[in-house]
Amino acid sequence: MNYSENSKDFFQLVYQVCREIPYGRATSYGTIAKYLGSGRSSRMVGWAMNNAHQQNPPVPAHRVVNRNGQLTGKMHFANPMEMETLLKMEGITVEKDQITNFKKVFWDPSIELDLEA
DNA sequence: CGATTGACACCAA
DNA sequence: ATTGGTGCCAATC
Repeated sequence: MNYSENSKDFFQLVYQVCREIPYGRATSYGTIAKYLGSGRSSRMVGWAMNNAHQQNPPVPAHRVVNRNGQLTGKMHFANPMEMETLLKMEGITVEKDQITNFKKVFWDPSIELDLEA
């Protein structure tokens, strides 16, 4: 598929960025929103995630958390506990639904995302 | 078309 | 530091 269809939908853009999140990393809604140029439209990112489950390929929404590194959307997963499990499985420390080493696993698309020049 | 919602973020008290 | 309220943008009812 043409990845150049970035002007398709705001959602698709969010999904793509989420899929680009490397293993063992996580980012926040605001960061993604900002990367997309929306800045404070962090809510839209979460809104987009609502459909993430019906996207194909599926979006690793478990790597997307709020600015606090808190798993706010884990309840939206088929199995809430799966979100924590996935994060822990990737080496991310999760305690009380919050990423303790969020600062370490934090991933910034505008920095580490290589869009193949 | 108008009002409400939403997996957030930021500012003020 | 913690809690509460407001702001943003788009989608859904």
